[in-house]
Amino acid sequence: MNDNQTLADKVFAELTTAIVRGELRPGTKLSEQTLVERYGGSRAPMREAIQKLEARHLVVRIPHAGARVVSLSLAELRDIYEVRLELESMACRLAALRMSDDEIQELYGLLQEHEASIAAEQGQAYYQKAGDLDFHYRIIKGSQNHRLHQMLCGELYHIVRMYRYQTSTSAKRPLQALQEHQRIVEAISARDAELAELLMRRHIQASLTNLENRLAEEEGHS
Amino acid sequence: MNDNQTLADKVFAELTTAIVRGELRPGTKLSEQTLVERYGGSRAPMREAIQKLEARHLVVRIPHAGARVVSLSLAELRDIYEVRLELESMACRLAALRMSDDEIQELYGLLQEHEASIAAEQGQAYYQKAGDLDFHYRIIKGSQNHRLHQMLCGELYHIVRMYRYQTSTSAKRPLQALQEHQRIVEAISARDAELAELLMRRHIQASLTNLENRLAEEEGHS
DNA sequence: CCCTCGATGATTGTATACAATCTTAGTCTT
DNA sequence: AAGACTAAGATTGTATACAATCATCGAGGG
Repeated sequence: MNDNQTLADKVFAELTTAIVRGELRPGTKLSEQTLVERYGGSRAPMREAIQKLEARHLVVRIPHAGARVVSLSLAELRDIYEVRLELESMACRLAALRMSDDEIQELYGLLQEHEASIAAEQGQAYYQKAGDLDFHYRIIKGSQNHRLHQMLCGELYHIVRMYRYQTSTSAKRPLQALQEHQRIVEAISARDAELAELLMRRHIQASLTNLENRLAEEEGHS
Repeated sequence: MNDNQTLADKVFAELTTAIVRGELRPGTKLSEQTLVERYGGSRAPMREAIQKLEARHLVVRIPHAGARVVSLSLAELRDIYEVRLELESMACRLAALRMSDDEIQELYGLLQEHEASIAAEQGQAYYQKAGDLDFHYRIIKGSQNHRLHQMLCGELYHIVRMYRYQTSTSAKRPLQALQEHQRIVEAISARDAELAELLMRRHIQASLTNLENRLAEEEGHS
């Protein structure tokens, strides 16, 4: 099981999760020698892993000076959230047009699971994590636009996870999110593309406005 | 002048232009050995250049099997155009909100140049190329969203150029494009973000519908 | 005749060695 | 004391050598 993928790929995967989980803090230097000592092998695969990380914007590489874990300013983060908002709203619109009826039924099933886990009051933490991600992921996939899927899940996803600001950790947020999800699925089911896009846009907007408030606050302080 | 950037970067730049210009046809195999013979140096920098190309989706790399110049199906191309349509419309909306008055004045200046070159009937070919690109580039930059700029100009731009289908090479197309550009700048100048977005969307839509027609036609034939 | 299998050659993945560049610490000058 | 220069160390970029994997082609069997 360790043979099909190359060493560079494995190190890349390890580093990716480490960075996204926050185990490697933004700004941490990743010298090739250090990686050799940590993961074994020689410099060549480590170098390749670093380059893969750079391709996904998880590290910043400066010629002759090495690579560091990406450290985003609030302004850069706002840029990313803006793009994500637009692309995911777009995905939702396309999903309303292109998802198969079966896929829509699966979405309903997912919502019922979430509803049950919230009612049992055991899934609040869960719902804000894996459950929410699963919902968004299925809609993105439902857009049937592979490049869009790639951009959202491959390029933006990691960064968004890395710098996840809880918009409001109030206890009733999971319920509200669920209701928003339900309306989105209803719009998709009705093949109402524009409504689906609008609802998704509103659903995500909270994170962006939160970020913009922090940004304004920061600029006020300086 | 050849020292500041690494050999890998130089080879990457060479290959990029070669691919975008069509000198390297889609599907062409890029073996590391071949690149060594063509550009000199050793395999390590060639390998790195190939990886950079992969990061921009200009080549596809299969483990243990090498890299080939990306070859897109019409469906994949449609996906890309869809995303580009959405992102560039978004950029235009943001530009209407964020461009400085000076930048808007420069846009007007650009339009006047274009108008003059079209009136002189010497710039038709030019206008469909550099002039058009310059206009779009300035608006993207005007969005003041660096990541958006990166995605449009860094990731999608090359592909779009590579597979550029002329939507209609009729003689009066340049004039129509100019008029559409003028309306877009007017909307931006009036800070009417939604109108600016709509106009840009329509302006680009032609390419996408053209592509969708070809796609439908192709599916009909099979 | 077609398919499967295996060996050879070519290509990629990895390891190691060397060269070029940057960083850091220390010294000297102003 | 502050700043600039220099030299040593460390790190990255490049070159070369070896190992692992894949593709091609031919032989053998069904």
